Amino acid sequence: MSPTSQPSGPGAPGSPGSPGSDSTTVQDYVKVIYSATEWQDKPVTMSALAARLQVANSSVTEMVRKLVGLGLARHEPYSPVELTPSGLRLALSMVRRHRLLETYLVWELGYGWDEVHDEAELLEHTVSDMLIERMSQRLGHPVRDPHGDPIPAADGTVQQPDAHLIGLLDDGHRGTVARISDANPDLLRYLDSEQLKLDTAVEVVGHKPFGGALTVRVGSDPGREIDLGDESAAAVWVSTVGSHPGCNLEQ
Amino acid sequence: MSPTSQPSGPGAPGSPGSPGSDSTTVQDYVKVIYSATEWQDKPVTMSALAARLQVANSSVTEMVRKLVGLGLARHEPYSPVELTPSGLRLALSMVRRHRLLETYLVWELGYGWDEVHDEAELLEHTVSDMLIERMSQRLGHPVRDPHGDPIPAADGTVQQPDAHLIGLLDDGHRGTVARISDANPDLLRYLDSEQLKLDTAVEVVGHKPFGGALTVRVGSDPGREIDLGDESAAAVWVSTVGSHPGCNLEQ
DNA sequence: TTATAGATTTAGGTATGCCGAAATTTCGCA
DNA sequence: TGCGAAATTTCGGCATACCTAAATCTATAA
Repeated sequence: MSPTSQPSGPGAPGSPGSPGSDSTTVQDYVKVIYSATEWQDKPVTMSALAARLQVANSSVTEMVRKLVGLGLARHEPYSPVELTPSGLRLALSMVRRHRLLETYLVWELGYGWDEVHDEAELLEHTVSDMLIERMSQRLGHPVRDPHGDPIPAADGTVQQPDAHLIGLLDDGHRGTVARISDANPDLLRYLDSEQLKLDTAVEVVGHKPFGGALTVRVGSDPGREIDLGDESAAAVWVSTVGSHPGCNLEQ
Repeated sequence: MSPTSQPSGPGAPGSPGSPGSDSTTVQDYVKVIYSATEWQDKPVTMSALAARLQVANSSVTEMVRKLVGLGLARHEPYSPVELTPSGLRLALSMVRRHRLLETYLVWELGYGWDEVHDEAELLEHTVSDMLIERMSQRLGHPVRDPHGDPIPAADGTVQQPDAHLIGLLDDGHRGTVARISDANPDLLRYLDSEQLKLDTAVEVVGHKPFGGALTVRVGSDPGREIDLGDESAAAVWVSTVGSHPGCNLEQ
């Protein structure tokens, strides 16, 4: 019933971080700028954005100019991009939507953790605040999604993990799985088949340097060992303290 | 992550009626063409389409030309529009999505029947076939939505009501409520407050002609009577035989 | 210190869908 | 039968967001 591209209106500069009047594209750019700095805080370059968004560099230049105009980002020519507080609010709202959708699809509709990303990617732009809040309520207001990523609260608060998360590749020798990047569905399916889930105990038992595979013991059973390539290992983060709250179903 | 306006691709002429590669706009036009003939089969005029879609007549001319190009509609200049079988499949698929979403929101997330229309209107373009089928399964494959409208099956079959539906205004003196247009949320809220639901027995007990209100007894209690204006009465359809299957929750 | 590779921006162009205004066609009614 | 109002189409334009190619800036390495 409505034009494909919602005219984003005057931008509602003081709005409380709800996606309201911003176009799908603006939402995507802001979310990607946020995501790029979520697990590492080097500011995002234009070409990194272009790569993540699968568009040409020149498109990024244009859209970032627009974000600046909307008060969502800061950008000096030939420099990286940063979000303004207002942009951060919008980004967190989009991340909340995405992760809550993923969680809902897994817990309420039987999706696998490898299947939810694309669906959430589309729905996050469409779903109303009301629907998001009802889903959150139905789930008991979970604080992490099926991949272990934190779900920002409606007010923009992010509950950070209780312990340091360490990439398996970096320095993580043992611990419980606290986060797995959802970027690679194949990896998620493989880990599923090996019964490696969130909160599973893991220990690195072998490591061939220079791009070789990592051998990881899964659980406490000495027999259950799997090999992970470099990229796969980098996608798995462990916590060295206890496990995390998980999906709270008390409600 | 994706452009706001999905390039609709070559149109996939032989595709099985799933919205797949059609733009949101194409989906909307086709759905509206279908809806306009669902309860009355005069073919749709261009200006009627424009009014329903809230766009200028010239926009309709353009888009209908495109629909014809995609093989979804037939149109002779200065004549009404009709769907091709392929267009009908797409329309039924969109209607299925819309009504299943409405039903899901009401039954699984506690929405009121006056709140679901707009949400479904947005989501119907975004939700995947898989999600639709999981929702249908979760609901036990319902055949009518919260307003009594039939939900087309995945194969395009529409289960028509068992009995003649008659608009209260037209000739319906008594019967059970079988369908209420979802076009007016205020009316839905009012009917809710008067405990007029689907399958409620009603009887017309008074009628002031020439645009006057209709007095309707609700249920079998002689005391419960409400007045409905012309437009409201036209939105209520009754069945003179038994009630309909309802939302089947056996699964 | 400067040359040059790489990153970034500018410039010009495409596709979708929308609009208003003007031209055209249809159709009812005198 | 013919006139005029209403419906429809055509035409020129706008906004979003994308692209390629060319120009420009930055930073590294000789």
